[in-house]
Amino acid sequence: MVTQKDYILERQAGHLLRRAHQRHSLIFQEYIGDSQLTPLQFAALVKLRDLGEVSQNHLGRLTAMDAATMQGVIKRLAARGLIERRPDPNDRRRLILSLNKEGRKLIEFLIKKGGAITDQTLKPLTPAERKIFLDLLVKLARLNKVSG
Amino acid sequence: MVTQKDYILERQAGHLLRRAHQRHSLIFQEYIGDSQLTPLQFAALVKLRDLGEVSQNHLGRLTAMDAATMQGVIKRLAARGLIERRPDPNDRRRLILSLNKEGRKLIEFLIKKGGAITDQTLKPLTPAERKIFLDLLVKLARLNKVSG
DNA sequence: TATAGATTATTCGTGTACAAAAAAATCTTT
DNA sequence: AAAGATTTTTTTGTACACGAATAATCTATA
Repeated sequence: MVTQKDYILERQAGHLLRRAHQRHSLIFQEYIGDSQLTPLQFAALVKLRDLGEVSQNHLGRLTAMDAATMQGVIKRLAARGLIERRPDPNDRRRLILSLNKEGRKLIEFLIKKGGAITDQTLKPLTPAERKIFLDLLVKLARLNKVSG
Repeated sequence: MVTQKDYILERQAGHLLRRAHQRHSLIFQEYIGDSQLTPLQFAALVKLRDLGEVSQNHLGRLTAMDAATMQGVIKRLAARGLIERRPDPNDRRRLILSLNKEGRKLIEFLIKKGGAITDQTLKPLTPAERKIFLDLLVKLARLNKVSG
């Protein structure tokens, strides 16, 4: 044989994860209906809806965004007038975030489409396969850090 | 009940795909050993190794990058002196890409680590689960566009 | 063969993604 | 109480990611 080509890009987990995520992003954008709102902004709004008030860093940990990314996401949500930011009186390093009326209204409206987005993302699978896939994906999404 | 909270971010396919991909990126970075080389650059080099010569847009389709992203990736690979670019004499819109000696040497060296990266990415799963997961992921990565 | 339509590559603008570093506030330890 | 370490946020720099616009080229067909 001329060259060994037993490394097939199309069978690597990372490449496939990237493409599956890519496909999901397209579906999100199509189904969410709000061309301004991104998946990360949506995730931040959902968590703020669930928790009421959270510090910026804490929200970042809950939504798997690092501090710099969170900073940008929050800045844009605030610029759009969806969230409030106020310093924590008990720890003045912290910035406490919460939804305002506008933000609450928007996320309650948009979250109804969340189920359809996940359904459409998993549509190539049978119901049984969907459950299996999600269970396995949960294991692969856990950030069990290698060292530390 | 006060509020309906049946939408759990942590159970949505998109959020999980993003986090699994995130975890894979960390593993890639740790295992590849070359702090300059990114997953997309690696993918481009692998495909160039497999095919010899390809146009820039075609390489983008093969690696699931749009034209603008491809442009940036190729620019950086060329700046690092790993690939050659020449216009296609048969179609002067096209830019034909290929590895040079340096690029061939690098990818042949790095590709040996590719298997370990996929292994480590799938490590939370049993061997049987890995096969199932990859099979399902292939289905979800396919860009069967909704309309068109 | 003229021209409308498609393709290729580039550029611009916005939004993740994260490392690294800086600045302010807080906590720990002695 | 002060030094030293840690935490929170912000900023900077690089690299995806993709829509949209543009220029050059090619193709198909009227």
